[in-house]
Amino acid sequence: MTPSVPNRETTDYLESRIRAVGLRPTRQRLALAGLLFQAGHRHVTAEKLHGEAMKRGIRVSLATIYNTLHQFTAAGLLREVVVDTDRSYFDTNMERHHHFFHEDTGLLEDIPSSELELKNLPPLPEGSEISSIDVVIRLSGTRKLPL
Amino acid sequence: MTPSVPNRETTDYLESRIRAVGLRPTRQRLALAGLLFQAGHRHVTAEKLHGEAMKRGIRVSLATIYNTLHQFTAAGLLREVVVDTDRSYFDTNMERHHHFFHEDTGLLEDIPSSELELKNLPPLPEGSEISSIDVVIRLSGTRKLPL
DNA sequence: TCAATATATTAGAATAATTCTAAAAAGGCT
DNA sequence: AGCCTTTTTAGAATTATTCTAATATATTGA
Repeated sequence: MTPSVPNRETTDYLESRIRAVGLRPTRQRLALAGLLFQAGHRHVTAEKLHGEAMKRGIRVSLATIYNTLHQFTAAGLLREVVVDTDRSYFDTNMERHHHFFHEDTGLLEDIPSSELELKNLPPLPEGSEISSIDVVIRLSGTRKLPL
Repeated sequence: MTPSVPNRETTDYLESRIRAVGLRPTRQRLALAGLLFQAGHRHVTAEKLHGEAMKRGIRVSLATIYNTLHQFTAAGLLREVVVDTDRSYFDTNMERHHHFFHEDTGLLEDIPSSELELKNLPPLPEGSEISSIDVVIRLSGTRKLPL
């Protein structure tokens, strides 16, 4: 049946996810959701996502990339990870987890939550509550083989 | 003797710290070191430090603030803490420790290292080594009294 | 102490990521 | 279809930071 319609199911899935958070499934948002959510967990910057979209012939302005990343974040589809003062990173993995950050390449990588635990959390300052706990293990490259 | 020379000892201390890392103890660097290192541990942004300097009548350009913060960081007198994409924070506490970040006020606060521990660090990706481990507990304000 | 040399400071221009603006386009409802 | 709302967008604006190249200050050695 309708053998020439590609990825119907997938598109429906993206559309419903977008609708579910109260946003209109526009061409741009569907395309970006495709890039973000169809290939496992990802870490993107605005510029990189824009580049990818261009490469695939999706016409989206950079302003829309920023709008969409922020709307998705506000909607709980993405989370922002602060690791670099120059660039914002967005993570599609919403489970509780932490990150490796390769300082030389700018690559950001998930650490599965199970592997790392925090012990002995200190008492919080009066009148505040935890919004999130972010652990970043910064890595520097090392030559592969000893000199 | 020389009763009217104020803080001789302190100034000497700052001067020797600056010299010790191979920098010339200029008027600006001495003044900034004074603000940074004479009142316990601090967290500053370039803009805030510049504001403080102005308030005390120290004439320093913002460019010099940036130069100095980076030189002090490279020299191991300061450490940069990445908690905000919009602003760089510098911490005068060089011991191993982590941070509370008050998202509403932008206040950054040390967590003494002893209180918080990390268990079960994951294996590192091949060919990398740890440059630092940064833990940030982000806090949101709460009304002081329950409604 | 003073000149010669190296290093610092600075104003202002330049840069780069991000946000804003307001006008045109697309989505959704009846 | 037609109307109203939400989106997209180009380009201007903003903001933190860096760069530039000209001037000033620190250091060294005679």
